[in-house]
Amino acid sequence: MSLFSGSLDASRRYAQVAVERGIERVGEDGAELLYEIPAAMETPGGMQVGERVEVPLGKKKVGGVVVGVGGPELLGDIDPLKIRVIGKRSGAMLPGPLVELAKWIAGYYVCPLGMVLATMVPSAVKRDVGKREEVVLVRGEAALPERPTANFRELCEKALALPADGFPMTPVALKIALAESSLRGVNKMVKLGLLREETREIIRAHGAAPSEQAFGVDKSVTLSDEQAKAVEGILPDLGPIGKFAVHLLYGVTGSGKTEVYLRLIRSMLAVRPEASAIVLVPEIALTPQTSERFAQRFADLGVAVLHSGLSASRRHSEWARVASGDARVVVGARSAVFAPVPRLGLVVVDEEHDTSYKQDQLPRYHARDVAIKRAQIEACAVVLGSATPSLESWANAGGEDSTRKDTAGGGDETRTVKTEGEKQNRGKQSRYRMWKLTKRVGGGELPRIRIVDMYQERQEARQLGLRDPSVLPTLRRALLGTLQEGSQAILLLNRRGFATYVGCAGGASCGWVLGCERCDARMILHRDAALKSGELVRCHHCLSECVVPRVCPNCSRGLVRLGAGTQRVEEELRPLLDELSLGADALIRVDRDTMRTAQDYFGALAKFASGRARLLLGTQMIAKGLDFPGVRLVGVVSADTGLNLPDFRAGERTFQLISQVSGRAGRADARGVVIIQTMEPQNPAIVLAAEHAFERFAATEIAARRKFGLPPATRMARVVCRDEKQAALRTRAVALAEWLRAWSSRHNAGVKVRGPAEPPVARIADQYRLGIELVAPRAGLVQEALRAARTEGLVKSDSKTAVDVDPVSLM
DNA sequence: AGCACGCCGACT
DNA sequence: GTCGGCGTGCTC
Repeated sequence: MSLFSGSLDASRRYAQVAVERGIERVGEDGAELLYEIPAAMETPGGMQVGERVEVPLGKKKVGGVVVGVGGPELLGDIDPLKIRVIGKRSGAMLPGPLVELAKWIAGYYVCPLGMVLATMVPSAVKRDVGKREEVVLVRGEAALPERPTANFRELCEKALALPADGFPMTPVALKIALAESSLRGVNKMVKLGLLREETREIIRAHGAAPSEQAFGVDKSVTLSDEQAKAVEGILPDLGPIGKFAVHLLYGVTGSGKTEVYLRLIRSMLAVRPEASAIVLVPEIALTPQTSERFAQRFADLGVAVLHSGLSASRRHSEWARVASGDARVVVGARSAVFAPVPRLGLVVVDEEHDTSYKQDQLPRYHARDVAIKRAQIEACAVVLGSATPSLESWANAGGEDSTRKDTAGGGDETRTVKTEGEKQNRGKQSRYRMWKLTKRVGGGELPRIRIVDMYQERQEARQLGLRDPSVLPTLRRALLGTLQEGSQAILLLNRRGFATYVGCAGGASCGWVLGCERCDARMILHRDAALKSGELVRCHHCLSECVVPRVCPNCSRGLVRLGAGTQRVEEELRPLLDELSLGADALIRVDRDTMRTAQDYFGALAKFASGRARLLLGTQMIAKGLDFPGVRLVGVVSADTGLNLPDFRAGERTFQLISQVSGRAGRADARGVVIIQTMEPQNPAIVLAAEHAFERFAATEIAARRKFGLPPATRMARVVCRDEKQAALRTRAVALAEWLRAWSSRHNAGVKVRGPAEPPVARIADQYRLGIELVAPRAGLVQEALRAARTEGLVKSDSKTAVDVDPVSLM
């Protein structure tokens, strides 16, 4: 025992560290690894929760974040001899609320805390990219020399007159402040001790700087009545003392949601000078168009823009600016929800329905839901904005009730009573408050949307002698007209490549289809990647490629290429542009194949905005948040691409996509036209989108979801098991499903377990997959079941099992 | 996630 | 007889 007396010293301090590894012990406090804090690290202010440190783990040094500090009471039953000492501080520090948020995410999404914290700190920050030491000047103690020259005396007096809070400053900055042409005078002051040199750490950023604009002034845009009502309604939650509240800003495309965000942010920053705002936008919508609007408005308060095109050092410096409070407005995609602002005053989630807010890798968080939780932790307001809110948000905002009044029939009332004890302005109690913007600003009208039946039009096309076209006569005529009159058009086809189906011309009599060898999926033909010796096909799942055989390997007949993608449409439209004597530049194709980098994408949009390009053809990349006043026509080449996916949200997605792309038409003075080609002209998702009838769509869809026990009426989680051996996979998946079923009935928890069942793509890169779905009335039950299974060792967050709480895609 | 420990097939 | 396959379990 005496041997241990040193280790049991009551004065020793310990830190619980969540290491950046997939350590399994999930959830509960105290599950993290314990390390000793060396006395040297206790000196200035002590070790804080949220500090990132390097610790020894096995034979390696790993990063981790301190999630708890204390004395020997933390030891519990750990052998004190196993405790090792923290290596060093890494410099980065997460504010307390972010650590709390990380704990919630780890619990909610059933994943290790260390993983969550690891994703909160950008890798550029972890690696200290761009960190430099810089010489700066502070005021020295020495007095002026006995007999300075007149010039030097004047210079010294000027330097003394500079405001004290300007220091420390770099020699160059001082030179400029003193209006000197060289550093000579400054250096002399240093030499004489009037100024003293110090070094400080800075982050030198390379690569493009976020746009630095002149100081922005709020343009005196007059708000519409609806906008003003929303701003006034939300304002009381913004300060001077922040309050947790969720607001849903439901506004049709072009109704000026962004202006509402800008006003709210400005008001919050004015009454809470210590707080910052975070604006989340879908990654693809993070264009210069969006970011400059924020950068201009808030240039006086500092704007940080976080997007994927940033260099590592720039990312690091932006993070540091945000953490220091130098940038009080943060605009960014999904991960910006983790911006380390010192104090949060408002979060805006624009296009809150967008599926890119869901991370498809561990930790599988949804940035909108994380934003709401963060706002709750930091006691501030969230504004969710969309023209087509997710049905989850719509239900939480009581959207059903506002519609039910004018539709016959009722349905059972099963809505959850709100949890945050706060008076609502309407009869039914909702978790969120809703603000509607039903009119476009400037009195613009929503575009007229016409549905075209593809069966009918294909007949007509044949009579016109067009060979199996994708753009059918009505759309073709409209396109010609639009381009002839000098206007611009957007064509959407949410499918990449040239053809999605390469198979034997013999059809059913042979049945051969070109599929991927390593996946249960068809190969996609890409003509732009064609080889001299043949055509190239690519698997969109495992990215493998191969050459298309000349004839069917089965029966030697010819091959057919079906299922047109964007590339095929481009090829089809090129001759049309020639007819109109438009150059090759007139058409830009925007999809993942042509837009390799963010710069490509921004460049393409700039070219279209300038009017040099007349026709924008692309996948959903072109559907989001762009505003081009010259666009008169929007065409949807096939509205059916997402409609028949085996996903209960297929209709919702289709509705959103059509609404979104339609919103690109006629945003200025002239009314736009939208033409939608579909094989299912009666499908409610398409018909209601064409009528701009979101509320009716939501009402019918939610009723259907309730009937079938699907979200938002219930909560869902998915477990996907993977294995290269089919039999072993099935055994494991069946065992897990059975165990979960048994757990549910044992605990009478009402968790329904479905499966295991094969997902639409049952094998990817030689890994077979089986999915298990858990559905319950409340999210907590689903997580309890998953945590129990994890404790039992049936679920591990390794490459063989993926847990997805609130999945947005069932693929 | 790494990296060790540990129990079954083809080699010097 | 060993070298090495990757299944299982631990890391404070």
